[in-house]
Amino acid sequence: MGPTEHHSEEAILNAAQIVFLRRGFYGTRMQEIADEAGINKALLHYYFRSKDKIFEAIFLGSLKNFLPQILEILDSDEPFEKKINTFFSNYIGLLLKNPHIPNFIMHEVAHNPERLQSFFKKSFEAIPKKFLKQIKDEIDAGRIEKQDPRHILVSLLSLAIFPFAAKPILQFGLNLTDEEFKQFIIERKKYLPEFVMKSLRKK
Amino acid sequence: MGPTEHHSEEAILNAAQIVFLRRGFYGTRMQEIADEAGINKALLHYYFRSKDKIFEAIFLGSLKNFLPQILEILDSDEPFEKKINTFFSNYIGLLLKNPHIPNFIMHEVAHNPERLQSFFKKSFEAIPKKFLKQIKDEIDAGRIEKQDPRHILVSLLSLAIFPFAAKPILQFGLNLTDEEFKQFIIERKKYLPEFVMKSLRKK
DNA sequence: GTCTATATAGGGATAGAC
DNA sequence: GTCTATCCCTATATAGAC
Repeated sequence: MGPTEHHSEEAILNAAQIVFLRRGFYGTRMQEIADEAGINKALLHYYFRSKDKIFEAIFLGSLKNFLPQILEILDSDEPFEKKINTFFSNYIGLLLKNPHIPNFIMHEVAHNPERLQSFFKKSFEAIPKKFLKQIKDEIDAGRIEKQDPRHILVSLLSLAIFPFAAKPILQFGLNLTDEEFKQFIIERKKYLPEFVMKSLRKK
Repeated sequence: MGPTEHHSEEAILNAAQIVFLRRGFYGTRMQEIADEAGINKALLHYYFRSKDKIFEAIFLGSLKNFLPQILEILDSDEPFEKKINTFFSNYIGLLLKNPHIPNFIMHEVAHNPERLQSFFKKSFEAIPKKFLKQIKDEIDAGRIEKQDPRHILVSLLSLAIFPFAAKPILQFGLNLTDEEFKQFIIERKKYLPEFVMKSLRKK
């Protein structure tokens, strides 16, 4: 077993990641994956049995890279305000490196909810329980305003993720080049923690 | 409605709207549109020349229903705080009636940006200039904290739209039934204006 | 206008040589 | 393991009867 044997399989996965994120499941052609990987179409079927199998690998990989990372940050032992900072900083940083992931996941999940369920069932705990508990504790301690902790959670996710999903529309609406949009997002990474904390803090 | 009437064109458009939003462009089969409309597949080509033509009609219709409505609310003459209220109330209300629109638009725009451009070019002004100016005035008057108005705009959109796009994931993560999720969104309609205003107001 | 039947192409998958 | 050639089904689109 030489290292060359794994080269193709890896090339296929890399290529598939690019093409599936660019075109979605139904928009993807096996030929395009093969071209992107620099190999033959038949080889795709040699390594993976079907288009569906390749997609499964990419989709689960994407979920595994993104959902648990949120949970990890949110369920860490950091103090609340520090954690809000870490969340935006790390998560937006991660998204900057993988800007197409949100649309990809949301679209495929909307069109095929079963995939999500099987992932959740075996892979990991979906609810950031410690974080929701932490918010409750902050409220009880009188440090933040009384409110449903779930709304805070959803707001954090919305503020961080939406701009990536809506990028083309926002970019057009705000009349920004690619580089300017990236700068806008980087500014946002610094802007959001204070935006959120200012709302939550009890006066 | 019977296929003998000449509601056919309308029936096709209604059916296409449902199917394209459910499956996306590539996931949609002409047969499924025909079934949904209760007519024959060949009739689709009689009224519209191709799948692409039907899609174009649906996609432009969706854009026309949703983007200008945001702009209208934001560029109205309402005072700032009242407007924030109106925005969440009206727009989330609109989305509750059309929950699949955000994902549909964002996905198709990401995969085919040219469609968006031609729409913007001829149809309407994309930037809510009056709203951005209004924020600037509020800042100058010392009523809200100094900040980039564009971040406020993007935050409003994020908070209102994201939960619809991410619905299946949030629903699973928060362990909510369809009805409970809907209630959660309705609560959010009341929750968000104060969440935002509390952050913006100058202390 | 609406149908049935059919042409045509495209794309996922397999066979078999090397 | 990797290629070329090919199978075969599916989906868009058209032809033609009524």
